[in-house]
Amino acid sequence: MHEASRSPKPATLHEVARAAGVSLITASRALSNPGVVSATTIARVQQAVEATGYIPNLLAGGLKSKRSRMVAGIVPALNVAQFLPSVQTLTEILAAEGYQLLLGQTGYDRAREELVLNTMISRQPDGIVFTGLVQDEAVRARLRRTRVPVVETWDLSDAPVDMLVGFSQERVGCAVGEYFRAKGWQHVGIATAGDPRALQRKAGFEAAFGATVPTATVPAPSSLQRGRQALAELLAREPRLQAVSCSSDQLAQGVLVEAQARGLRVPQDLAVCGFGNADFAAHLLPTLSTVLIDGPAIGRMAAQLVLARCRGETVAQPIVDIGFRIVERQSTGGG
Amino acid sequence: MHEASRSPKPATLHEVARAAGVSLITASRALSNPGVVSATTIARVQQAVEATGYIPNLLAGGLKSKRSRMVAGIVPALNVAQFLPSVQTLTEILAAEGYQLLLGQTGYDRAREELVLNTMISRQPDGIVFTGLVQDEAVRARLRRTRVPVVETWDLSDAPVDMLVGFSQERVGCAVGEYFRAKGWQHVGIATAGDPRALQRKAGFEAAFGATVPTATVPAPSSLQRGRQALAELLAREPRLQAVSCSSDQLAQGVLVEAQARGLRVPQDLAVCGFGNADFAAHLLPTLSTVLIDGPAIGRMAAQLVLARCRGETVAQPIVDIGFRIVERQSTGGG
DNA sequence: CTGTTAGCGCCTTCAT
DNA sequence: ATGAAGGCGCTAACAG
Repeated sequence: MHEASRSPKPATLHEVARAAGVSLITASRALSNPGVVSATTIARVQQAVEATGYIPNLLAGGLKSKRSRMVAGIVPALNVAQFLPSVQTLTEILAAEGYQLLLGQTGYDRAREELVLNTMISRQPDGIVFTGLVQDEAVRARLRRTRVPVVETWDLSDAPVDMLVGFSQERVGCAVGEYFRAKGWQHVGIATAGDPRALQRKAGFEAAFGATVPTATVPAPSSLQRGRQALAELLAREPRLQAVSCSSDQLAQGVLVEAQARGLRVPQDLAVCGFGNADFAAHLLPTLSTVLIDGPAIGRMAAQLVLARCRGETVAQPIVDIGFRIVERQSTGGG
Repeated sequence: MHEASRSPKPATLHEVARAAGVSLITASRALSNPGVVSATTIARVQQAVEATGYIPNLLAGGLKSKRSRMVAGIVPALNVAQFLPSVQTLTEILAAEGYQLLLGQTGYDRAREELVLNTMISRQPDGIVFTGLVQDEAVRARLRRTRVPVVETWDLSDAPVDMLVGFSQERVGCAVGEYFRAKGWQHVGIATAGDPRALQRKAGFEAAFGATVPTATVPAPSSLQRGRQALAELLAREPRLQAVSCSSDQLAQGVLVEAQARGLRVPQDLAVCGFGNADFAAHLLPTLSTVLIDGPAIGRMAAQLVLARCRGETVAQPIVDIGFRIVERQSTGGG
């Protein structure tokens, strides 16, 4: 018998306080700051909460306290598999601390970036986690003025809006380019999505490899199908193709499938490297070499940075480079 | 020169009104209900908005108007690829109407279900979209009492909490079971995740197939790796295995890979059917037969139902069966 | 078309 | 340890 009647109006703290025979503010404190209230009062208030079926209105609380306990999370799109582990971990950690994630999708559209951020800001989030760097300088300026903790992710920069958790896209590209060069492959190609980060990796690759290389650029989101198309395109341009670097494991998987369809053996006839270390990469046939990015770590760090700021702490290391690692598997001749 | 100074305090409507030389409420109306304000006033207010860098505080507005313009979206976990297209579409459509999605993850944990819903409700969402059916009866009762529009998805039920967009899991299972039976396969197996919906499909399959069948149950989230394990397990139990029905395309892909690893030809030696029609299904080698579920349609319908209710409309059809379709491809001997 | 008056539900500040 | 005011920023409801 601890549920409220089917009252049309949900109970407010006022009702709880009356039911408990205390003042409104005491009821408030019993729930949100129990340390300063006597044990018996707390018990009475909690009983009243049960009796009335009270659920606090965090909107109202946030209005006065200036803490909405919401964090805006902005992704290009939810169907970019790459980012899901970090968003998932971010959401989980925030939830454990009583924060909820407000989701925004920019769709890789720079104009929408501003729109989405403005609507987010109007919801008074206690923090904003952005996937990628905020591109538009006016938006960056505006964000800085709001004084809301901002974490940009999945990239590196000298001058983030505020905080940053990521890795150097260019260095990833360089590492893969050097790896390809060390393997002695002459005729290599790149299969890439057209987003800014992927293009930075391409630039890094070419710098390290020492030459511009044939590139098939596919529209986002990258997928197995796009990977098949990309390999077809690359082979048409360079029949002697020995190795392909892909901007995602999904794309790489498509390259593997297309290679198989054409009777090309991987890695003997064609080597393939992906990016992201998706869950399937280690279990394909052949297993897929790739660049490991610790997505959950990005989400975790981003959550910690935001939460620290929410607690009023100053963050000693606002720029976190989580690094990366090439994982050599069968598709490039590894174990 | 339309940005505010680096004032520490963000501008409020009050400042805008003063700058525009109108009353607070007129400024409010100029922004949120321009129809009832003169054109010149609107122009003056908009200038003032630019000049002050004003961003509305939707929390405050929502407190009074009882409309938070947020919708809670609850998923088991973000890494369940299956649900992403619907969540993505839901988010997009809501955003286009000025609504934001508040994300919650239950982690397939029934206890968390209640916790997540309560924290969501305390944020006063204008609607709640739940992936799956709400399991806990007490939670269902509480949800009904809140009078918030609720849409359950990805399943069918006679007595939803409120509204419903989905399809019959059991009928999907039946359809696949009949399909397998019609193919004349004797020795079949099921590779499935352990979630309630997948298990309903298994039950439907066995009912239509006319027998209980060897089943490998893997922990969620289902993945390629789990699919490989599942096939290994099924083959160990039933070496004569002719066909496998999988609870997701990810799992099915793992079965394909494991079959290839064992030198089994698909579909000649082993037929495989997935579920979900993931983007890669049509492009694998062999192409993967599967059950098509229109995920974006679920998201779209759910958004429309919620939005209709938010506008105060009564929904004529609160239960929407979006159906499904078996897509026959090479992995079961199709074209 | 515009303005005045009251709060929404809660929390901060100051008293007791 | 508890309580009484006051107000967060905005918008319904009623005036004018």
